[in-house]
Amino acid sequence: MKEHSCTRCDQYSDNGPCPRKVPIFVSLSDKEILKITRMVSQKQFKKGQALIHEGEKSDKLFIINKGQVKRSKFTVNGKEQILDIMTCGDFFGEMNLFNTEEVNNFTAYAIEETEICVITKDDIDVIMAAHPDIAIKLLKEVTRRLAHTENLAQSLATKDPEVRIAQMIVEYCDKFGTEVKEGILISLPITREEIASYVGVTRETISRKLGKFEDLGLISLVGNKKILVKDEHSLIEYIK
Amino acid sequence: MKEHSCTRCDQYSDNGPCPRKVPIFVSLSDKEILKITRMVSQKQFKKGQALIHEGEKSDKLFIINKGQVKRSKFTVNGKEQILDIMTCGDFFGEMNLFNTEEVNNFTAYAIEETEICVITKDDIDVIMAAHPDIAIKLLKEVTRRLAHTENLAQSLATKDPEVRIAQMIVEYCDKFGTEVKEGILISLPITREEIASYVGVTRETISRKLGKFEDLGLISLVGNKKILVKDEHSLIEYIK
DNA sequence: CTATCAAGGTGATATAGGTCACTCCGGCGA
DNA sequence: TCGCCGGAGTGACCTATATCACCTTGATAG
Repeated sequence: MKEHSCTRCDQYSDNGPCPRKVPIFVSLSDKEILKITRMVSQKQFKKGQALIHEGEKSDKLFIINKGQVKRSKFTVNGKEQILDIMTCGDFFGEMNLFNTEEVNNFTAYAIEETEICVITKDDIDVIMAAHPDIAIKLLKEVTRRLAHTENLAQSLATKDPEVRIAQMIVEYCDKFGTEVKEGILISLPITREEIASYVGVTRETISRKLGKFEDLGLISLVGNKKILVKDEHSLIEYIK
Repeated sequence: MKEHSCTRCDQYSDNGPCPRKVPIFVSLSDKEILKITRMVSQKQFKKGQALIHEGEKSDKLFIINKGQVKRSKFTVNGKEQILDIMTCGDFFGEMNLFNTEEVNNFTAYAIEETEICVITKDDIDVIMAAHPDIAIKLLKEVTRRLAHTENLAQSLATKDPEVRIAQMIVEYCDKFGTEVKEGILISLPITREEIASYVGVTRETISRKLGKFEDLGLISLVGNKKILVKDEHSLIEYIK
Protein backbone atom coordinates (compact mmCIF):
# COMPACT_ATOMS: atom_id res chain seq x y z
CA MET A 1 0.00 0.00 0.00
CA LYS A 2 1.17 3.48 -0.76
CA GLU A 3 1.91 5.84 2.08
CA HIS A 4 0.75 8.69 0.01
CA SER A 5 -2.78 8.78 -1.25
CA CYS A 6 -3.85 11.11 -3.96
CA THR A 7 -6.45 12.76 -1.84
CA ARG A 8 -3.56 14.51 -0.19
CA CYS A 9 -2.40 15.39 -3.64
CA ASP A 10 -5.63 17.22 -4.31
CA GLN A 11 -5.40 19.01 -1.00
CA TYR A 12 -2.31 20.86 -2.06
CA SER A 13 -2.66 20.94 -5.79
CA ASP A 14 -3.12 24.65 -6.22
CA ASN A 15 -0.56 24.39 -8.98
CA GLY A 16 2.21 24.92 -6.44
CA PRO A 17 5.35 22.85 -6.33
CA CYS A 18 5.25 19.44 -4.83
CA PRO A 19 7.77 18.89 -2.06
CA ARG A 20 5.02 18.78 0.51
CA LYS A 21 3.27 15.96 -1.28
CA VAL A 22 6.24 13.66 -1.52
CA PRO A 23 6.70 10.95 1.08
CA ILE A 24 10.46 11.33 1.06
CA PHE A 25 10.14 14.93 2.28
CA VAL A 26 7.34 14.54 4.81
CA SER A 27 9.64 14.77 7.82
CA LEU A 28 10.76 18.28 6.96
CA SER A 29 9.52 21.52 8.50
CA ASP A 30 7.63 24.14 6.50
CA LYS A 31 10.73 26.30 6.40
CA GLU A 32 12.85 23.53 4.96
CA ILE A 33 10.19 22.62 2.47
CA LEU A 34 10.19 26.21 1.31
CA LYS A 35 13.96 26.04 0.81
CA ILE A 36 13.58 22.94 -1.31
CA THR A 37 10.70 24.46 -3.22
CA ARG A 38 13.06 27.16 -4.46
CA MET A 39 15.41 24.53 -5.86
CA VAL A 40 12.70 22.77 -7.77
CA SER A 41 11.87 23.51 -11.35
CA GLN A 42 8.50 22.58 -12.76
CA LYS A 43 7.68 21.08 -16.12
CA GLN A 44 4.50 20.26 -17.97
CA PHE A 45 4.09 17.32 -20.29
CA LYS A 46 1.30 16.47 -22.67
CA LYS A 47 -0.19 13.04 -23.04
CA GLY A 48 2.22 10.80 -24.93
CA GLN A 49 5.29 12.98 -24.43
CA ALA A 50 8.52 11.38 -23.23
CA LEU A 51 10.06 12.81 -20.07
CA ILE A 52 13.34 10.94 -20.29
CA HIS A 53 14.78 8.46 -22.78
CA GLU A 54 16.40 5.11 -22.18
CA GLY A 55 20.12 5.22 -22.86
CA GLU A 56 20.50 8.97 -22.35
CA LYS A 57 22.45 10.61 -19.57
CA SER A 58 20.59 12.29 -16.76
CA ASP A 59 21.34 13.50 -13.26
CA LYS A 60 17.98 14.69 -12.09
CA LEU A 61 15.27 13.41 -9.81
CA PHE A 62 11.77 13.58 -11.27
CA ILE A 63 8.81 13.82 -8.96
CA ILE A 64 5.29 13.49 -10.26
CA ASN A 65 3.18 16.38 -9.12
CA LYS A 66 0.10 15.61 -11.11
CA GLY A 67 -0.83 13.08 -13.76
CA GLN A 68 0.46 9.62 -14.57
CA VAL A 69 3.65 8.31 -16.08
CA LYS A 70 4.58 4.94 -17.51
CA ARG A 71 8.14 3.66 -17.35
CA SER A 72 9.03 1.42 -20.31
CA LYS A 73 11.91 -0.40 -21.88
CA PHE A 74 12.12 -1.32 -25.55
CA THR A 75 13.79 -4.18 -27.38
CA VAL A 76 15.72 -3.43 -30.56
CA ASN A 77 12.78 -4.56 -32.67
CA GLY A 78 10.50 -2.13 -30.88
CA LYS A 79 8.68 -4.41 -28.47
CA GLU A 80 7.71 -2.48 -25.37
CA GLN A 81 7.93 -3.72 -21.80
CA ILE A 82 6.16 -1.52 -19.26
CA LEU A 83 7.86 -1.58 -15.86
CA ASP A 84 5.19 0.28 -13.97
CA ILE A 85 2.68 3.09 -13.96
CA MET A 86 3.58 5.91 -11.60
CA THR A 87 1.28 8.49 -10.12
CA CYS A 88 1.32 11.61 -8.04
CA GLY A 89 4.00 11.58 -5.35
CA ASP A 90 6.11 8.91 -7.02
CA PHE A 91 9.61 9.69 -8.20
CA PHE A 92 12.11 8.28 -10.68
CA GLY A 93 15.58 8.96 -11.99
CA GLU A 94 17.17 8.14 -8.64
CA MET A 95 19.57 5.62 -10.18
CA ASN A 96 21.46 8.35 -11.98
CA LEU A 97 21.87 10.37 -8.80
CA PHE A 98 23.99 7.68 -7.23
CA ASN A 99 25.52 6.04 -10.27
CA THR A 100 26.66 9.07 -12.16
CA GLU A 101 28.34 7.10 -14.92
CA GLU A 102 25.15 5.20 -15.78
CA VAL A 103 22.54 6.16 -18.36
CA ASN A 104 18.77 5.97 -18.03
CA ASN A 105 17.57 2.40 -17.84
CA PHE A 106 14.10 3.21 -19.17
CA THR A 107 11.98 5.70 -21.04
CA ALA A 108 9.25 7.58 -19.18
CA TYR A 109 6.08 8.77 -20.92
CA ALA A 110 3.26 10.94 -19.68
CA ILE A 111 0.09 8.93 -20.21
CA GLU A 112 -2.01 11.98 -19.46
CA GLU A 113 -1.47 15.69 -18.91
CA THR A 114 1.33 15.63 -16.34
CA GLU A 115 3.16 18.04 -14.07
CA ILE A 116 6.67 17.18 -12.97
CA CYS A 117 9.02 18.65 -10.39
CA VAL A 118 12.68 18.33 -11.27
CA ILE A 119 15.54 18.50 -8.77
CA THR A 120 19.14 18.35 -9.91
CA LYS A 121 21.69 16.00 -8.41
CA ASP A 122 23.62 18.93 -6.96
CA ASP A 123 20.57 20.19 -5.12
CA ILE A 124 19.70 16.73 -3.90
CA ASP A 125 23.24 16.38 -2.56
CA VAL A 126 22.80 19.61 -0.62
CA ILE A 127 19.42 18.54 0.69
CA MET A 128 20.65 15.11 1.72
CA ALA A 129 23.69 16.54 3.46
CA ALA A 130 21.40 18.70 5.57
CA HIS A 131 18.83 15.96 6.12
CA PRO A 132 20.41 12.51 6.26
CA ASP A 133 17.07 10.90 6.97
CA ILE A 134 16.01 11.67 3.41
CA ALA A 135 18.51 9.09 2.23
CA ILE A 136 16.78 6.61 4.53
CA LYS A 137 13.41 7.54 3.06
CA LEU A 138 14.81 6.99 -0.40
CA LEU A 139 16.24 3.65 0.64
CA LYS A 140 12.88 2.64 2.02
CA GLU A 141 11.16 3.42 -1.24
CA VAL A 142 13.85 2.01 -3.54
CA THR A 143 14.21 -1.28 -1.64
CA ARG A 144 10.47 -1.71 -1.76
CA ARG A 145 10.44 -1.02 -5.47
CA LEU A 146 13.19 -3.59 -5.87
CA ALA A 147 11.05 -6.19 -4.13
CA HIS A 148 8.15 -5.30 -6.42
CA THR A 149 10.31 -5.72 -9.50
CA GLU A 150 11.62 -9.04 -8.22
CA ASN A 151 8.05 -10.18 -7.88
CA LEU A 152 7.33 -9.03 -11.41
CA ALA A 153 10.32 -10.96 -12.72
CA GLN A 154 9.27 -14.07 -10.86
CA SER A 155 5.78 -13.93 -12.17
CA LEU A 156 6.96 -13.34 -15.74
CA ALA A 157 9.29 -16.31 -15.51
CA THR A 158 7.22 -18.87 -13.67
CA LYS A 159 3.57 -18.16 -14.27
CA ASP A 160 1.29 -18.73 -17.24
CA PRO A 161 0.06 -15.69 -19.14
CA GLU A 162 -3.45 -16.42 -17.94
CA VAL A 163 -2.32 -16.30 -14.32
CA ARG A 164 -0.28 -13.17 -14.89
CA ILE A 165 -3.31 -11.42 -16.34
CA ALA A 166 -5.36 -12.35 -13.27
CA GLN A 167 -2.51 -11.04 -11.16
CA MET A 168 -2.44 -7.77 -13.05
CA ILE A 169 -6.16 -7.30 -12.46
CA VAL A 170 -5.72 -7.84 -8.73
CA GLU A 171 -2.79 -5.43 -8.66
CA TYR A 172 -4.82 -2.81 -10.49
CA CYS A 173 -7.72 -3.22 -8.04
CA ASP A 174 -5.44 -1.71 -5.40
CA LYS A 175 -3.89 0.82 -7.68
CA PHE A 176 -6.70 2.14 -9.86
CA GLY A 177 -9.82 0.65 -8.29
CA THR A 178 -12.68 2.21 -6.40
CA GLU A 179 -15.22 0.19 -4.45
CA VAL A 180 -18.71 0.18 -5.86
CA LYS A 181 -21.65 -1.91 -4.77
CA GLU A 182 -21.10 -4.63 -7.42
CA GLY A 183 -17.40 -4.98 -6.62
CA ILE A 184 -14.34 -2.97 -7.55
CA LEU A 185 -14.29 -0.69 -10.55
CA ILE A 186 -10.90 -0.27 -12.17
CA SER A 187 -10.29 2.83 -14.28
CA LEU A 188 -7.56 1.80 -16.66
CA PRO A 189 -5.09 4.53 -17.53
CA ILE A 190 -3.73 2.48 -20.42
CA THR A 191 -4.83 0.67 -23.57
CA ARG A 192 -5.12 -3.09 -24.11
CA GLU A 193 -1.89 -2.97 -26.04
CA GLU A 194 -0.15 -1.42 -23.07
CA ILE A 195 -1.65 -3.92 -20.68
CA ALA A 196 -0.19 -6.57 -22.95
CA SER A 197 3.20 -4.85 -22.76
CA TYR A 198 3.04 -4.93 -19.00
CA VAL A 199 2.00 -8.57 -18.69
CA GLY A 200 4.34 -9.76 -21.41
CA VAL A 201 1.80 -11.15 -23.89
CA THR A 202 0.17 -9.97 -27.09
CA ARG A 203 -2.87 -7.74 -27.35
CA GLU A 204 -4.88 -10.63 -28.78
CA THR A 205 -4.19 -12.77 -25.75
CA ILE A 206 -5.32 -9.98 -23.44
CA SER A 207 -8.59 -9.70 -25.37
CA ARG A 208 -9.23 -13.41 -25.23
CA LYS A 209 -8.35 -13.88 -21.59
CA LEU A 210 -10.36 -10.90 -20.42
CA GLY A 211 -13.22 -12.38 -22.44
CA LYS A 212 -12.72 -15.67 -20.68
CA PHE A 213 -12.72 -14.09 -17.24
CA GLU A 214 -15.89 -12.25 -18.19
CA ASP A 215 -17.52 -15.52 -19.27
CA LEU A 216 -16.52 -17.04 -15.93
CA GLY A 217 -18.31 -14.17 -14.21
CA LEU A 218 -15.18 -12.91 -12.49
CA ILE A 219 -15.11 -9.53 -14.17
CA SER A 220 -17.23 -7.38 -16.40
CA LEU A 221 -15.80 -5.17 -19.13
CA VAL A 222 -17.22 -1.66 -19.14
CA GLY A 223 -16.25 0.00 -22.38
CA ASN A 224 -12.53 -0.16 -23.04
CA LYS A 225 -11.28 1.84 -20.13
CA LYS A 226 -13.02 0.21 -17.22
CA ILE A 227 -13.13 -3.21 -15.68
CA LEU A 228 -15.63 -4.12 -13.00
CA VAL A 229 -14.13 -6.81 -10.80
CA LYS A 230 -17.07 -8.80 -9.50
CA ASP A 231 -15.19 -11.56 -7.76
CA GLU A 232 -11.76 -10.48 -6.64
CA HIS A 233 -11.48 -13.43 -4.30
CA SER A 234 -11.70 -15.97 -7.09
CA LEU A 235 -9.08 -14.06 -9.05
CA ILE A 236 -6.76 -14.20 -6.06
CA GLU A 237 -7.37 -17.95 -5.88
CA TYR A 238 -6.51 -18.10 -9.56
CA ILE A 239 -3.10 -16.61 -8.92
CA LYS A 240 -2.12 -19.37 -6.53
CA MET B 1 31.25 -4.34 -13.51
CA LYS B 2 31.70 -4.92 -9.83
CA GLU B 3 33.77 -2.48 -7.84
CA HIS B 4 34.93 -5.22 -5.64
CA SER B 5 36.94 -8.07 -7.07
CA CYS B 6 37.45 -11.29 -5.21
CA THR B 7 41.18 -10.97 -5.32
CA ARG B 8 40.78 -8.40 -2.61
CA CYS B 9 38.63 -10.91 -0.83
CA ASP B 10 41.49 -13.33 -0.72
CA GLN B 11 43.83 -10.65 0.49
CA TYR B 12 41.98 -10.31 3.74
CA SER B 13 40.43 -13.70 4.13
CA ASP B 14 42.40 -14.85 7.12
CA ASN B 15 39.08 -15.89 8.57
CA GLY B 16 38.58 -12.43 10.02
CA PRO B 17 35.33 -10.49 9.71
CA CYS B 18 34.53 -8.77 6.52
CA PRO B 19 33.80 -5.05 6.86
CA ARG B 20 36.99 -4.16 5.04
CA LYS B 21 35.97 -6.19 2.03
CA VAL B 22 32.60 -4.57 1.57
CA PRO B 23 32.22 -1.72 -0.90
CA ILE B 24 29.71 0.07 1.31
CA PHE B 25 32.31 0.44 4.06
CA VAL B 26 35.36 1.30 1.99
CA SER B 27 35.33 4.96 2.93
CA LEU B 28 35.82 4.27 6.62
CA SER B 29 39.05 4.50 8.57
CA ASP B 30 40.70 1.49 10.16
CA LYS B 31 39.51 2.60 13.57
CA GLU B 32 35.90 2.81 12.43
CA ILE B 33 36.14 -0.51 10.68
CA LEU B 34 37.32 -2.03 13.92
CA LYS B 35 34.28 -0.60 15.70
CA ILE B 36 31.98 -2.16 13.12
CA THR B 37 33.85 -5.42 13.26
CA ARG B 38 32.88 -5.71 16.89
CA MET B 39 29.21 -5.39 16.00
CA VAL B 40 29.36 -8.11 13.39
CA SER B 41 28.57 -11.71 14.11
CA GLN B 42 29.83 -14.44 11.84
CA LYS B 43 28.04 -17.51 10.63
CA GLN B 44 29.02 -20.53 8.60
CA PHE B 45 26.72 -22.32 6.18
CA LYS B 46 27.15 -25.60 4.40
CA LYS B 47 26.34 -26.17 0.75
CA GLY B 48 22.58 -26.29 0.29
CA GLN B 49 21.69 -24.66 3.60
CA ALA B 50 19.19 -21.81 3.65
CA LEU B 51 20.33 -18.54 5.21
CA ILE B 52 16.94 -16.85 5.26
CA HIS B 53 13.47 -17.92 4.19
CA GLU B 54 10.95 -16.12 2.02
CA GLY B 55 8.01 -14.93 4.09
CA GLU B 56 9.82 -14.82 7.41
CA LYS B 57 10.58 -11.70 9.38
CA SER B 58 14.13 -10.45 9.53
CA ASP B 59 15.92 -7.25 10.45
CA LYS B 60 19.50 -8.06 9.65
CA LEU B 61 21.92 -7.25 6.91
CA PHE B 62 23.81 -10.25 5.53
CA ILE B 63 27.19 -9.76 3.96
CA ILE B 64 28.91 -12.55 2.12
CA ASN B 65 32.40 -13.03 3.42
CA LYS B 66 33.27 -16.14 1.49
CA GLY B 67 31.41 -18.51 -0.80
CA GLN B 68 28.37 -18.06 -3.02
CA VAL B 69 24.69 -17.60 -2.36
CA LYS B 70 21.66 -17.89 -4.60
CA ARG B 71 18.55 -15.82 -3.97
CA SER B 72 15.35 -17.59 -5.03
CA LYS B 73 11.62 -17.25 -4.96
CA PHE B 74 9.20 -20.15 -5.15
CA THR B 75 5.70 -20.49 -6.50
CA VAL B 76 3.11 -22.38 -4.45
CA ASN B 77 3.65 -25.47 -6.59
CA GLY B 78 7.35 -25.42 -5.88
CA LYS B 79 8.71 -23.89 -9.08
CA GLU B 80 11.89 -22.00 -8.34
CA GLN B 81 12.89 -18.65 -9.77
CA ILE B 82 16.50 -17.66 -9.11
CA LEU B 83 16.92 -13.90 -8.79
CA ASP B 84 20.68 -13.87 -8.78
CA ILE B 85 23.87 -15.50 -7.61
CA MET B 86 25.77 -13.42 -5.07
CA THR B 87 29.41 -13.67 -4.17
CA CYS B 88 31.94 -12.32 -1.75
CA GLY B 89 31.32 -8.68 -0.82
CA ASP B 90 27.66 -8.71 -1.87
CA PHE B 91 24.95 -8.09 0.70
CA PHE B 92 21.24 -8.80 1.05
CA GLY B 93 18.43 -8.31 3.55
CA GLU B 94 18.53 -4.55 3.16
CA MET B 95 14.82 -4.31 2.40
CA ASN B 96 13.91 -5.35 5.93
CA LEU B 97 16.16 -2.71 7.43
CA PHE B 98 14.09 0.09 5.97
CA ASN B 99 10.69 -1.54 5.71
CA THR B 100 10.42 -3.05 9.15
CA GLU B 101 6.91 -4.32 8.64
CA GLU B 102 7.84 -6.35 5.55
CA VAL B 103 8.93 -9.99 5.44
CA ASN B 104 11.71 -11.52 3.38
CA ASN B 105 10.91 -11.42 -0.30
CA PHE B 106 13.15 -14.38 -1.15
CA THR B 107 14.98 -17.38 0.20
CA ALA B 108 18.79 -17.41 0.20
CA TYR B 109 20.78 -20.63 -0.11
CA ALA B 110 24.48 -21.26 0.20
CA ILE B 111 25.52 -22.99 -3.02
CA GLU B 112 28.89 -23.81 -1.54
CA GLU B 113 30.60 -23.61 1.84
CA THR B 114 29.81 -20.03 2.83
CA GLU B 115 30.79 -17.53 5.49
CA ILE B 116 28.40 -14.73 6.33
CA CYS B 117 28.69 -11.58 8.41
CA VAL B 118 25.47 -10.48 10.04
CA ILE B 119 24.73 -6.96 11.27
CA THR B 120 21.50 -6.14 13.08
CA LYS B 121 19.26 -3.27 12.11
CA ASP B 122 20.02 -1.48 15.39
CA ASP B 123 23.72 -1.58 14.72
CA ILE B 124 23.25 -0.46 11.14
CA ASP B 125 21.19 2.46 12.39
CA VAL B 126 24.04 3.47 14.70
CA ILE B 127 26.58 3.10 11.93
CA MET B 128 24.52 5.08 9.45
CA ALA B 129 23.89 7.86 11.96
CA ALA B 130 27.63 8.25 12.40
CA HIS B 131 28.41 7.85 8.70
CA PRO B 132 25.66 9.26 6.51
CA ASP B 133 27.62 8.45 3.38
CA ILE B 134 27.02 4.77 4.00
CA ALA B 135 23.37 5.35 3.16
CA ILE B 136 24.54 6.83 -0.12
CA LYS B 137 26.70 3.78 -0.79
CA LEU B 138 23.71 1.58 -0.09
CA LEU B 139 21.56 3.65 -2.42
CA LYS B 140 24.15 3.34 -5.11
CA GLU B 141 24.17 -0.43 -4.85
CA VAL B 142 20.42 -0.87 -4.43
CA THR B 143 19.49 1.39 -7.32
CA ARG B 144 21.92 -0.48 -9.52
CA ARG B 145 20.44 -3.78 -8.46
CA LEU B 146 17.01 -2.40 -9.25
CA ALA B 147 18.14 -1.58 -12.77
CA HIS B 148 19.52 -5.08 -13.14
CA THR B 149 16.24 -6.62 -12.00
CA GLU B 150 14.31 -4.39 -14.38
CA ASN B 151 16.49 -5.70 -17.17
CA LEU B 152 15.81 -9.25 -16.05
CA ALA B 153 12.07 -8.61 -16.04
CA GLN B 154 12.23 -7.09 -19.49
CA SER B 155 14.15 -9.97 -20.91
CA LEU B 156 11.83 -12.54 -19.33
CA ALA B 157 8.82 -10.76 -20.77
CA THR B 158 9.94 -9.82 -24.22
CA LYS B 159 12.61 -12.23 -25.33
CA ASP B 160 12.49 -15.82 -26.54
CA PRO B 161 13.92 -18.50 -24.28
CA GLU B 162 16.67 -19.10 -26.81
CA VAL B 163 17.73 -15.47 -26.67
CA ARG B 164 17.53 -15.42 -22.88
CA ILE B 165 19.84 -18.40 -22.69
CA ALA B 166 22.37 -16.65 -24.93
CA GLN B 167 22.01 -13.61 -22.70
CA MET B 168 22.67 -15.68 -19.59
CA ILE B 169 25.85 -17.08 -21.11
CA VAL B 170 27.11 -13.59 -21.88
CA GLU B 171 26.23 -12.44 -18.36
CA TYR B 172 28.08 -15.41 -16.87
CA CYS B 173 31.16 -14.67 -18.99
CA ASP B 174 31.59 -11.52 -16.94
CA LYS B 175 30.61 -13.08 -13.68
CA PHE B 176 32.16 -16.53 -13.65
CA GLY B 177 34.43 -16.52 -16.69
CA THR B 178 38.19 -16.52 -17.04
CA GLU B 179 39.96 -15.82 -20.31
CA VAL B 180 41.73 -18.74 -21.86
CA LYS B 181 43.35 -18.94 -25.27
CA GLU B 182 40.33 -20.54 -26.97
CA GLY B 183 37.90 -17.99 -25.53
CA ILE B 184 36.24 -17.57 -22.15
CA LEU B 185 35.85 -20.47 -19.75
CA ILE B 186 32.82 -20.25 -17.47
CA SER B 187 32.88 -22.21 -14.22
CA LEU B 188 29.24 -22.74 -13.42
CA PRO B 189 28.38 -22.66 -9.72
CA ILE B 190 24.97 -24.17 -10.41
CA THR B 191 23.29 -27.14 -12.10
CA ARG B 192 21.38 -27.17 -15.39
CA GLU B 193 18.18 -27.26 -13.41
CA GLU B 194 19.17 -24.07 -11.61
CA ILE B 195 20.22 -22.41 -14.84
CA ALA B 196 16.73 -23.25 -16.07
CA SER B 197 15.24 -21.64 -12.94
CA TYR B 198 17.19 -18.50 -13.62
CA VAL B 199 16.31 -18.20 -17.29
CA GLY B 200 12.69 -19.19 -16.77
CA VAL B 201 12.58 -22.35 -18.89
CA THR B 202 12.74 -26.08 -18.23
CA ARG B 203 15.87 -28.13 -17.78
CA GLU B 204 15.19 -29.93 -21.05
CA THR B 205 15.14 -26.68 -22.97
CA ILE B 206 18.48 -25.68 -21.47
CA SER B 207 19.96 -28.99 -22.61
CA ARG B 208 18.64 -28.64 -26.11
CA LYS B 209 19.61 -25.00 -26.57
CA LEU B 210 23.11 -25.46 -25.18
CA GLY B 211 23.40 -28.36 -27.58
CA LYS B 212 22.28 -26.14 -30.41
CA PHE B 213 24.78 -23.42 -29.52
CA GLU B 214 27.47 -26.08 -29.39
CA ASP B 215 26.47 -27.32 -32.86
CA LEU B 216 26.68 -23.76 -34.11
CA GLY B 217 30.22 -23.59 -32.79
CA LEU B 218 29.49 -20.76 -30.39
CA ILE B 219 30.27 -22.67 -27.22
CA SER B 220 31.73 -25.95 -26.14
CA LEU B 221 30.45 -27.89 -23.15
CA VAL B 222 33.20 -29.14 -20.86
CA GLY B 223 31.74 -31.70 -18.50
CA ASN B 224 28.67 -30.39 -16.69
CA LYS B 225 30.20 -27.56 -14.75
CA LYS B 226 32.08 -25.67 -17.42
CA ILE B 227 31.24 -23.90 -20.61
CA LEU B 228 33.88 -22.71 -23.01
CA VAL B 229 32.59 -19.69 -24.89
CA LYS B 230 34.34 -19.75 -28.22
CA ASP B 231 32.50 -16.92 -29.91
CA GLU B 232 31.13 -14.41 -27.42
CA HIS B 233 30.67 -11.85 -30.14
CA SER B 234 28.16 -13.97 -32.06
CA LEU B 235 26.27 -14.61 -28.84
CA ILE B 236 26.03 -10.89 -28.24
CA GLU B 237 24.72 -10.49 -31.77
CA TYR B 238 22.19 -13.19 -30.96
CA ILE B 239 20.81 -11.17 -28.07
CA LYS B 240 19.92 -8.22 -30.24
C1' DC C 1 -23.74 14.05 -37.85
C1' DT C 2 -20.60 11.77 -40.29
C1' DA C 3 -16.02 10.45 -41.69
C1' DT C 4 -11.94 8.65 -40.22
C1' DC C 5 -8.73 5.88 -38.00
C1' DA C 6 -6.77 4.06 -34.00
C1' DA C 7 -8.03 0.66 -30.75
C1' DG C 8 -10.11 -3.63 -29.89
C1' DG C 9 -12.10 -8.32 -31.03
C1' DT C 10 -11.90 -12.82 -33.40
C1' DG C 11 -10.97 -16.96 -36.23
C1' DA C 12 -7.51 -20.01 -38.47
C1' DT C 13 -3.01 -21.62 -38.35
C1' DA C 14 1.84 -22.49 -37.06
C1' DT C 15 5.18 -23.56 -33.77
C1' DA C 16 8.22 -23.17 -29.87
C1' DG C 17 8.70 -24.94 -25.82
C1' DG C 18 6.45 -27.67 -22.04
C1' DT C 19 5.55 -32.33 -20.57
C1' DC C 20 6.39 -37.13 -20.02
C1' DA C 21 9.05 -41.02 -20.16
C1' DC C 22 13.04 -43.00 -20.82
C1' DT C 23 18.13 -43.52 -21.25
C1' DC C 24 22.75 -42.14 -20.34
C1' DC C 25 26.57 -40.46 -17.71
C1' DG C 26 29.71 -39.66 -14.05
C1' DG C 27 31.18 -39.07 -9.44
C1' DC C 28 31.37 -41.17 -5.05
C1' DG C 29 31.17 -44.43 -1.28
C1' DA C 30 31.65 -49.11 0.08
C1' DT D 1 35.94 -52.38 -8.73
C1' DC D 2 31.24 -52.21 -8.63
C1' DG D 3 26.85 -50.30 -7.81
C1' DC D 4 24.24 -46.46 -6.90
C1' DC D 5 21.83 -42.31 -7.83
C1' DG D 6 21.31 -37.51 -8.88
C1' DG D 7 22.14 -34.83 -12.71
C1' DA D 8 21.92 -34.48 -17.69
C1' DG D 9 20.49 -35.66 -22.56
C1' DT D 10 16.79 -37.02 -25.81
C1' DG D 11 12.71 -38.44 -28.48
C1' DA D 12 7.57 -38.14 -29.12
C1' DC D 13 3.77 -35.74 -28.29
C1' DC D 14 0.71 -31.84 -26.90
C1' DT D 15 -0.99 -27.45 -26.22
C1' DA D 16 -1.03 -22.63 -25.20
C1' DT D 17 -0.01 -18.62 -27.22
C1' DA D 18 2.09 -15.99 -31.05
C1' DT D 19 1.09 -14.70 -35.61
C1' DC D 20 -1.58 -13.18 -39.42
C1' DA D 21 -5.52 -11.45 -41.48
C1' DC D 22 -9.56 -9.49 -41.14
C1' DC D 23 -13.63 -7.38 -39.05
C1' DT D 24 -15.88 -4.30 -35.50
C1' DT D 25 -16.14 -0.57 -32.35
C1' DG D 26 -15.75 3.85 -30.56
C1' DA D 27 -13.60 8.24 -29.95
C1' DT D 28 -12.54 12.57 -32.15
C1' DA D 29 -12.45 16.38 -35.31
C1' DG D 30 -14.48 18.92 -38.74
